[in-house]
Amino acid sequence: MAGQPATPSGQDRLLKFKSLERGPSLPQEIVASLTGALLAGELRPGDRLPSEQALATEFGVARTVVREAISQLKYDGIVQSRVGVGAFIAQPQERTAFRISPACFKKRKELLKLLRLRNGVVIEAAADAALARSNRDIARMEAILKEMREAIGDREHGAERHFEAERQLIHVIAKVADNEHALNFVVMIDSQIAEKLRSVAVKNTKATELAAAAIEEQVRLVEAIKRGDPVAAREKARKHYDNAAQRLADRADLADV
Amino acid sequence: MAGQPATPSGQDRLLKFKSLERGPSLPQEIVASLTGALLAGELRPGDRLPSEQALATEFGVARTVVREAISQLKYDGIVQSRVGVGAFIAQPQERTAFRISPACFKKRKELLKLLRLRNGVVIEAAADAALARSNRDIARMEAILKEMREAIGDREHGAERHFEAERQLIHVIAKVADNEHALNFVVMIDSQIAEKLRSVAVKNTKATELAAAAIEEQVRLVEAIKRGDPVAAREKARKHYDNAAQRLADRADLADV
DNA sequence: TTAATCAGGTTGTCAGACAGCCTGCGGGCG
DNA sequence: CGCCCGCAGGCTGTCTGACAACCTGATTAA
Repeated sequence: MAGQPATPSGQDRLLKFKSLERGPSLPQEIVASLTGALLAGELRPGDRLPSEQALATEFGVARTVVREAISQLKYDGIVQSRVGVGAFIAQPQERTAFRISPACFKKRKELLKLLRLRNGVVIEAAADAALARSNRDIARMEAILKEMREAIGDREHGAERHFEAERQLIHVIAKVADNEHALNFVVMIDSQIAEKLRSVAVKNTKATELAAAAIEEQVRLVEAIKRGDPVAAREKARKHYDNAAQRLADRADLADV
Repeated sequence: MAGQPATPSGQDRLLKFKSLERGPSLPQEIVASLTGALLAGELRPGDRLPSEQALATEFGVARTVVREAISQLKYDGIVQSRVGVGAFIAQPQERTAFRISPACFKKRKELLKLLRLRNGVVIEAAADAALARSNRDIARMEAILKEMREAIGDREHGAERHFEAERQLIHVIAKVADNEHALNFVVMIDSQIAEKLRSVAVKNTKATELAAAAIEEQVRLVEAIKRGDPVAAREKARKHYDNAAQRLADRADLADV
C-alpha cells in the first residue's frame, strides 16, 4: 500500500477533528485541525490526545505524518508527551513560541489588535533609537523619507514604493534600537501583515493626501530621533503608528466582527 | 537493527554540525544543532541543507528523526523545502514564529533587551486597560496589590508570593486591555523568564525596601488605570516596568557581556 | 545547435517492527 | 480483608525499507 493516494479510502467517514482535503502537506493539515480543535475549546489544557496510532487511523494517514504534526505542537509547547503514557495539551503558560494565526487577517478587530501589539514594540524601539542613533542611522532614515516623497510622484509604482519604504523605516528603527529580539519580532509580524495585506495597503496609500500626512508624521518621528529626544520619539511614533494602524484597518476589506 | 542503541557505532567520527550526547529527544538535538549552525553563520539564508539521508547518516539517526527536526524548522519558517529538490534556509522575513533562545538568559544584556521588548507591549496594554477597565477589573487589581502588601510581612514565602503577584498583575492588565495577542505574547515571555529566573527574582524581592518601592509604583499604575487615564497609565507602567527590568537584570547572576 | 530523454537524487508518504516506559488489573501473600 | 508484586497491554521514540511524484543535469538523438 506504500505510496497509495494520500486521500485514502475511508476518508468520507466522520472525522473527529476535521477532514483533510489535500493541498498543503498532511502534517500541516493535522496541525491545523488540532489547533482548530484547541481554539474551539474541544481540546483543553490537561486533556490527553488520542494515541498516535488512533490519530493516524482517524485522519487516514501514516503514523509518521501524525508524529510530525505532534512534534511541531510539542516544539511550541502546546502539547507535551510522556513515553509510555501519551501526549497532553499543555497549559497556556507553557508555550514557548508566539505565532500569528491566519484568523488574525479575517476580522478587522483582530488585525487592529495585532497592529497595536506591534506598535507597542515599535514605540519603545523608537525611544531607544533616539538614544542610540548614529549619524549614519539618521542618514539612512532620511533616505527612506526621501524615497517616500519621491514615491508620491510615481503614479505607477508609487503606492508600492511607499508601502515598502514605511516597512523599511520600521525595520531601521528596530535595528538602531539595538534590540535583536524586538527586531525579530517586528520583522516577523510585519512580514506576515505585508504578505496578507499588501494589496489592501497599497490601495490605501493610493490616496495621495493620506500618504502626504503619513510622511509628515514620519518626518516628525525621525526628527525626534535625530534630536536624541526619546520622549518626543515615543510620542511621534505613537501618533504615526496608531494612525497608520487605524487607516489600514479601516480600509482593509475584512469582516466587521 | 530496529531499536538499536540510539547512539550508534559511528558516532565518534567528526560531525559537521555538532555531536549528539543523548538526553533530550533526538529531533530536538538536531534542531538545536541546526539552529546553532544558523546562529553561528555557518548556515545562511538561501543555503541548501544536506539531504535528509545525508543528515541522518551524519547525525547517526534514522531519517524519520531528521524529518521531525526539519519539520519543526519548516513550521517556524526557518526552512523551506521543495519536493525533488531539497530544503533551504529561508530569508529572515519569512519567519512565522517568534521564540526565545535559551541564550537570552545567559547574558545580562540579552535579558534586559528581552524585558524591554516585553515592557513595550505591557506599557501600551496598560493604556488600553485604562480605557477598557471595569469595576470588576479594578477590584482584581487591587486584590493583587493587597496580596503584595501582605507578602511583605510573610518572612517565609513572602518573596515568592510577591513575585507571583507581580506576574498576576501583568497578566490582568493584558487581559483587561482586551488584546489576546498581547496577552499570549506577554504570558509566553513572562513564563519563560519566570521559569529560568524564578530563584534570582525571588532573592531579588527579599530586599524589603525594594519590594516596598515596587509596590508603590504599581499602586500608582493601578490608580491611573482606575482613573481611566491612559497617558498616566503609560507613564506609570513605564516607570515601574523599566525599574523592575533594571533591578532584575542587575541582580541576575549573568555574564556581563 | 537544439530538443527530447533519461538517470539519479530528493522530498513526501506509507508500512511494519522493536525497545523502553507506564498504567491498571489480578492474583498471591500477610 | 488489605497490601504488594508481577504481568499484560498500550504508548511513545526510534529504526528500517519501500515507493510515488518531482526536479535537475547530463546524455543522446534529431
